[in-house]
Amino acid sequence: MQVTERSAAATARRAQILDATIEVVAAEGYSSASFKRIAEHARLSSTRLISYHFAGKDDLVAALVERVITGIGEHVGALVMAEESPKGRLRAYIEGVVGYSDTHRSEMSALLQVVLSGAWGEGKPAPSDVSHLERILEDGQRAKEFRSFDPKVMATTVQRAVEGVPFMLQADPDLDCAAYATELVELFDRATRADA
Amino acid sequence: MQVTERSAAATARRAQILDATIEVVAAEGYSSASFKRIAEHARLSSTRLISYHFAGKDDLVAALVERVITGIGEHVGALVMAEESPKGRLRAYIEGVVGYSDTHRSEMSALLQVVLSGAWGEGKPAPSDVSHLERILEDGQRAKEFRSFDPKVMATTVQRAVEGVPFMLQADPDLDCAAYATELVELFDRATRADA
Amino acid sequence: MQVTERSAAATARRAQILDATIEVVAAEGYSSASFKRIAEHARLSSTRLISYHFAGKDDLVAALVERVITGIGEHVGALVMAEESPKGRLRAYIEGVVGYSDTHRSEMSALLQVVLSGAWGEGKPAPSDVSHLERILEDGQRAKEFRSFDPKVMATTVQRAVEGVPFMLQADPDLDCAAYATELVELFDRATRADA
Amino acid sequence: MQVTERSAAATARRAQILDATIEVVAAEGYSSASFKRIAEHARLSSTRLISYHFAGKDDLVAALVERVITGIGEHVGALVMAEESPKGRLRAYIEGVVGYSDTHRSEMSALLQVVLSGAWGEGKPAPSDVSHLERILEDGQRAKEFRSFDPKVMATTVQRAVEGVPFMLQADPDLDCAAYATELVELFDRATRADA
DNA sequence: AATGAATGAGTGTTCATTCAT
DNA sequence: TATGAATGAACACTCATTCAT
Repeated sequence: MQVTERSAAATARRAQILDATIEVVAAEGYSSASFKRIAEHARLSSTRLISYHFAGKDDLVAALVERVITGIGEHVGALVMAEESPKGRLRAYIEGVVGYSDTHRSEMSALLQVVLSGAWGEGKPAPSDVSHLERILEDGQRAKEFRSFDPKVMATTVQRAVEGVPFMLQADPDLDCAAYATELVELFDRATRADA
Repeated sequence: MQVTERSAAATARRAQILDATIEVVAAEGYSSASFKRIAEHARLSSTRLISYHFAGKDDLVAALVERVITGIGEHVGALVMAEESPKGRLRAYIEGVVGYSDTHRSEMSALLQVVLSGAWGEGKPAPSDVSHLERILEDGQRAKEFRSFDPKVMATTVQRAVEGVPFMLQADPDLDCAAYATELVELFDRATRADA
Repeated sequence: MQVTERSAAATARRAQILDATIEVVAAEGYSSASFKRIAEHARLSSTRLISYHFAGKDDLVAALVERVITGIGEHVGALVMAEESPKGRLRAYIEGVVGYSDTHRSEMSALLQVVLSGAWGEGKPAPSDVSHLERILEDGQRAKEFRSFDPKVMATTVQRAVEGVPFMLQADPDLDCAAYATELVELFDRATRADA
Repeated sequence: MQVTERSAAATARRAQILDATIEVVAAEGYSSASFKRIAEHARLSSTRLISYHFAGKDDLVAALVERVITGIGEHVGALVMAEESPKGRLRAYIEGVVGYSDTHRSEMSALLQVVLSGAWGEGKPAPSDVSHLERILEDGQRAKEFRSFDPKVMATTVQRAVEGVPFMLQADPDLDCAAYATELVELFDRATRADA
């Protein structure tokens, strides 16, 4: 019981620190996200507490990445799986990522900052994995729903398109994400559909 | 003549330092690109020489950005202007940026690292300006060559697609850029063309 | 208790650093008082410890000034308040400052060095405030004990006279401060007394 | 002839640099008066020119001190010599220094900053020499014009009183120096005069 | 007389981390 | 679980000065 209680307290602390990290990274960039800034933001008395709960900065960003990836994975995965046709799944993927970027702005912004900063460089499982997208596209090509194209190129282009939304939101917080998603869906529908 | 000669020496040194900066940033990321690393890479005896030729780190990265932007601007601008139709110009733009990314890998990689690191954050003229692309797209819409779509969304998607190439090259240095460009041209041709 | 104890350790370290700072500034001047010199003098392993206990150099000199000002203020204030007549208070003030300069040579010397170096330039409450002296003089004039003169000029002159003692002590460590004070008291008694 | 011409040009340059040094030191303090700031103020292309005309920083401040001391010495010396009585000479001295401080504000301010900063510390002939004042006071005592007091203390007090004027002027540029001098003359007349 | 290029030592400060409690 | 104290390495940058021309 006591062990469980401690674990709960520790989990809460970790979550608190992770929240602060996400907000600081999203707002000020990864390079500015020092332990000091994070501790200030989380109203901790010292940075020592972060070092205590996380093995190091690598561990902290790993936890951040894992949390965001899990969140978006569950959200988008459910939407995609609800569709049966490749075209529908592609649409669901685009709408899913854009929608998640809209409703979880700090998380998505932080994730991208971390990945692009190179802090997620080596050894770690790439979160910019587009293999799932490639699979959808290849399924569509096999079903003659999609035209012939390089699935890798198309997947990368789709991925970069949806990953651009957090940056757009940073520049214009009032951006209409639903309309943005609709435009992208139409764009990639035309880009992928088989000729008549 | 004497003035030119003196200036030439300084210009050469600046270029040497700038070369080293580009290579270090491209290879190790912006955050690792300390004066010390740059000096080592440029085989300078001390970091002091960098401070002598550049007013500060801001000045150094500004020079880096200016140089790369100028280079790609001239290259792509010439290609685009050689085309007359919006479709041709869009193709030229994509091929131009992808081609430049292929032949000037370090430069492009360094530019993106700097911009994404936030070191090019405020006040500076945004190098991620897509207004020129928007203009091409709007011209095509007026000429009924392109279908109706949001030019801003399309321009951003094109820009992010071509800007992805340096990252692809980092992951796979043997990537066939010409084929990549051809795929993108076809992709965005289908995405933009007017219905028959 | 625990809080006090922890605070006590930090307080002791701060005091140790402050002592070293005072001695270094007094002996070698403010411009020579780098963290390195202070750390050496305090027998600290690195300058990092100073940065740990003080927010910055500004904070360090602020602490120094506050400590010396407080010390002399308490000493002189008590002496002055023990006197009732303006003449007595003026005498107490002169004797007080000169005496404190004699018994706290490093402190006074350091204070003057800091103030004169301009490190205590802007925004900070001026330690060269002579308003308390002016009040004593004006009281004396109202009581007809003192002749008519510009209190500001007289106060400034008294203040500069007593503030000269640390410099005299630096030039001649064996200076008889008691005799010096007696001379100054007689000097300013004659300068201020009302005509018979 | 050519040598003379060169010498003239060099002398002019030295004077120009010295002017700039005085202004920078007076306005921003000695510690801020780096070669860089001086070169900027004198509109020189590089600090190298200063190093060329002066053997080093010591040489530069030595030239500064010499110039100001000479100026004030000539001014005050003439006024003092024009008086015959010790009382008159003391008055002339006070009025002379205060007046010179009023009409040569930057020079006096710079001189004091340099001396007080400790840059004039060792080996150099002390410009804070009060022996000439002591001589005047001793003459007055011998002539029974002045009462009995320690000439050294009185001289130091007079000297510090008049040296305070540049600081007063910095705090209040509209200070009435003539009135200030009159106050000081009366003050020290009463402080020194023999009893009736 | 004057200059651009280059230098080595030094500045205060920030960083993530470890130790002892 | 948590904390105050302490650490060594690195950071960009400034200083007065010297070299070769």
